[in-house]
Amino acid sequence: VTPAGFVFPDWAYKPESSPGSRQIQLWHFILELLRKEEYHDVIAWQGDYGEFVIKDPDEVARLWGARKCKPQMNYDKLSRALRYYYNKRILHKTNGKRFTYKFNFNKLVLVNYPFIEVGTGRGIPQSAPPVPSGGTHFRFPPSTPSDVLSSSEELRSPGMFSSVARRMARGSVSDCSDGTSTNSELEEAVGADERGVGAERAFRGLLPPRLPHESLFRVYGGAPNPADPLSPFPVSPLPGPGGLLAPTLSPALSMTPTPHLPYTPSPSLSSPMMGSHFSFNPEDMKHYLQAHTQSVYNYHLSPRAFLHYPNIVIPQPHRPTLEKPPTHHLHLPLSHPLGPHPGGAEEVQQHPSPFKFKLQPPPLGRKQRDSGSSLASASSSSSSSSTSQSSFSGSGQLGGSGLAVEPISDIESEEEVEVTDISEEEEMNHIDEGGVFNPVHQANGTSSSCPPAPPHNHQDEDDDEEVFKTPATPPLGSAGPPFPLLNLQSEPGQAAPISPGGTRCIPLKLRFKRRWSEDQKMEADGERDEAEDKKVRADGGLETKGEAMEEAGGRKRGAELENVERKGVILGLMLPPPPTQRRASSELQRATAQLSLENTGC
DNA sequence: TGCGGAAGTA
DNA sequence: TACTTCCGCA
Repeated sequence: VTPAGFVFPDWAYKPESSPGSRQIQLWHFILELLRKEEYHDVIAWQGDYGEFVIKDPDEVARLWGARKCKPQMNYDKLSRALRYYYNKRILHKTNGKRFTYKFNFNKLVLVNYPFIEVGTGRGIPQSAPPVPSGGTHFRFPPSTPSDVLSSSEELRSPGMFSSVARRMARGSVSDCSDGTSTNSELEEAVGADERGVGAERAFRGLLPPRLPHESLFRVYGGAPNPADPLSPFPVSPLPGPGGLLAPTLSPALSMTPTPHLPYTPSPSLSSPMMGSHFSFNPEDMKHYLQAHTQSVYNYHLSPRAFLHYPNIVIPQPHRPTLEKPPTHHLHLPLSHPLGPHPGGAEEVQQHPSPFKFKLQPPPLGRKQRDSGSSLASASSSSSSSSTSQSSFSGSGQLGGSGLAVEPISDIESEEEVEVTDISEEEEMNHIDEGGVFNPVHQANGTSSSCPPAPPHNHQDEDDDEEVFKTPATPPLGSAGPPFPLLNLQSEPGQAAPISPGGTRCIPLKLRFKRRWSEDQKMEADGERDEAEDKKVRADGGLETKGEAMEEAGGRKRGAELENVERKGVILGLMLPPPPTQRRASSELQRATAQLSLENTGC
């Protein structure tokens, strides 16, 4: 449970899901097969980003059965398991295409496959899933906008691909003692010691032995260059400085290929993490961390995914957040010792949350849909076939309750997901209605702190919902490294856990004051950004979202970083995303004034 | 070929 | 929880 009391889906945490684990989950397994050339004839990426076709259902079933020691496995059963993922939004069926499914990458946890390679379409290595051809249109199911695949060892570092692949390979192999194992070759490649590694371990395993976290970070440093086969951000339709967002976020941004963008995925690699150039600079690291953090939250990644880095502020709603740096407040004092923050645990305990966050409610069942649930299906569901792929644009209405939305979003067509802005109020309502409440808010009493999410257009409401509901802080999973983010949750009103500099308990007054001044400064800086944002928004929601993000990332990076650096964690927590920036600012001021009177110290 | 309910399993 | 197994239905 996160400090805020939120809980991430189990599947996001389970170490057993790690490659090579006997407990591997089906989707992990599928990914493993997909990445292996040797299974190209059995299963392969095809079509849109994340879409894959099972060319030999029986074989896939057999492999799966072998892996799980279920000799009786067959495609019928396997497909049932896959269908089971529909509800979890991990997968969805590609309508009209036999044996074709599509990953909702954003839902997947990259933790165990931190470097999964997200490539691009046809003709590319199996390890590389088709990438959106460049459209910013998000086509993934509404529920998973940011589809980042978690499996990603390769994603992050193509250079490590081979070793990773080998590692991963073992995961594909069956460990059955009964000799059902089908891929001995894979097994050989795998070392017994490697089995059952946790996310952390997976990370490390993927990296050169001695590389510190920085090694991961630098991957993000480079600007993605679509033209460059080695581009770290092959998936990104909009090449640019925004490379930082790549690994985790890129998928989210540009999940779906769109015709209008001439972007050509790089065939061979695609590891977002593999930048055309690396940089270890703090900024990049920060960005990386930020992106990472965000992705963890946004995509419901396992907390383990968080790097052991203190003071990372988790941006609340991902997309918007990214766009607006100031909001993200990634505070990463480099000098800070890596590792969990002592205060983190405390925080967690301090905010036991009553809510438990789970994946969104499953999409409406066939029956429900058939019966013609008035809600979403009103428009076009009938025409579509059974799966969620049916094209809907019914995003128009966000159901009153967060839960209610689910079905709708589910129906939304990937192709034409209309983005609906979710206002803060709405979000809040969702949360409230959903029974989710951010303790922080409550505790604070200050509306300005930790705004749920900036309004942002999102294709998938589901995800958004999740994101919104998702608390800022990840749970301190047993498996996970301590959450650097924990302190993020600290509210201004309460004892400040830990400040960025490692300072504990800065007087509220002081903090606010500091923040205020910074805020104002930021506003000045942000002026330009805002203008840009507006422009971007005006251009058209989703369409430009990816672009906006990247652009923002690139152009604003400097300013952002500045702001980020200037801002303490606390500030980061409190500041809302840009659109709301001003508002937040004023609120802050108000709050500050109020608090200054009320609080005399910590 | 695909869906999804239901019960069962570990 | 994450399937596995079975099955009726479309």
